[in-house]
Amino acid sequence: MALTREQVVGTAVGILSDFGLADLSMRRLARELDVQVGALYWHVKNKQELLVDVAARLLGGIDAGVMHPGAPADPGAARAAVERLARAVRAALVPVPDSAEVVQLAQTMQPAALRPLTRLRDLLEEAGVPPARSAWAQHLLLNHILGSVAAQQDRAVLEEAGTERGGPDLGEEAFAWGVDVILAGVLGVREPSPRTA
Amino acid sequence: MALTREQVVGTAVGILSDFGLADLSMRRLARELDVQVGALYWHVKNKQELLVDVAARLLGGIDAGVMHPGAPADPGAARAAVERLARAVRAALVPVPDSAEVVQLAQTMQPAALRPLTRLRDLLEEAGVPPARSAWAQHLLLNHILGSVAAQQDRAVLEEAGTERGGPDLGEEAFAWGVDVILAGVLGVREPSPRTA
DNA sequence: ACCTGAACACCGTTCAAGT
DNA sequence: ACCTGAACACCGTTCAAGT
Repeated sequence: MALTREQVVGTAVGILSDFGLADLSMRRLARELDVQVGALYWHVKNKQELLVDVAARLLGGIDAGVMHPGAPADPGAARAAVERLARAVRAALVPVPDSAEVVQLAQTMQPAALRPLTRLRDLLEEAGVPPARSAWAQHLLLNHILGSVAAQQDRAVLEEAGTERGGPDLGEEAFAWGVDVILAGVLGVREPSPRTA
Repeated sequence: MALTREQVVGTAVGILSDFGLADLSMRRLARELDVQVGALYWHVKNKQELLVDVAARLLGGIDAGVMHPGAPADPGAARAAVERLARAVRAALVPVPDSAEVVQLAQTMQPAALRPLTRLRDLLEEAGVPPARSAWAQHLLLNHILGSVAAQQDRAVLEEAGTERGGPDLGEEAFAWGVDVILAGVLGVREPSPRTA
């Protein structure tokens, strides 16, 4: 049977997950698929385009319940939804090495391809961010998410290599704190959200 | 005369500034210095170590007046100092392609080598961030700075390539807004700083 | 101490030619 | 339509050997 683009992307995600971006070469990918390198270029324009698809698939598994598009909710609920979605994005990326780098590349090359991230901007507007600022707020939040993911992964790699460089833990707790700080700065201090009150 | 490490780093900064990270290869660097590739490895352990030095030099030019270590100032002044230093870091990186990537690499590999960034953390503490949170706040701010630099550079590159993808401007204004949002979230809303009042 | 020459094991991309 | 074979122009790193 003929190779498909989905197969190519899927195998790329596999290599990335198991070995990291340094090992995700077109040649390695071809070897894994039992084809010659040139074959890949029939299914994909170049490596960058492939990585955009990889990023989209990494974020594609985010639960529909977390995205929950629908009737515009009240600001308090939207703010909670932003927090949930931010956590979901982080959770999807943390287990995949170098995923932050790949997502950043995709976000610059084809932002529309990453639905959960455009959804983040929509939710921010629903939560009360003026449209003129929502793209800025989205970037602020995304930089925090990706930076947090990268920091945690680098830390794990350095520890594995025996390079114990102390430093504070930058895990889930720091992440949640950062989201709170950003939303407090953007939306004002948190008020007890009147959940369906 | 024998090659020096300073020469190697200086030439690397030059290539990065003029052509970007993709063109900064050990072989290209050797060519520019009129030596064989192997010669570089007497002065530098490997490429990563070289890039740490490159990052340090990029930030090394930041004015001492902006860093201004000295007697612990009052919180309001320290907050203003954070804002100035953040702007100075951004200004140092913006003209150098891919500098955000290089600084991020250096920050993970050898954070102590980037003095302006450790100074940022100190200033945040002076401004009132509890020590237990200062490293988190430093990261939050740094992710914003680097993300902002990268976004602006990518935008310039895409425009140069004719890929007009609209999107909002993420320049100085968005940057300043982000710094304000973060500091507001971390320190509370800005109060009219009593400058030497 | 400092550098050359040469090798090792890789890259991404292209493209005529095959089926 | 889909893939092979082979080339082009590169990489980072190592290391015996030279001076």
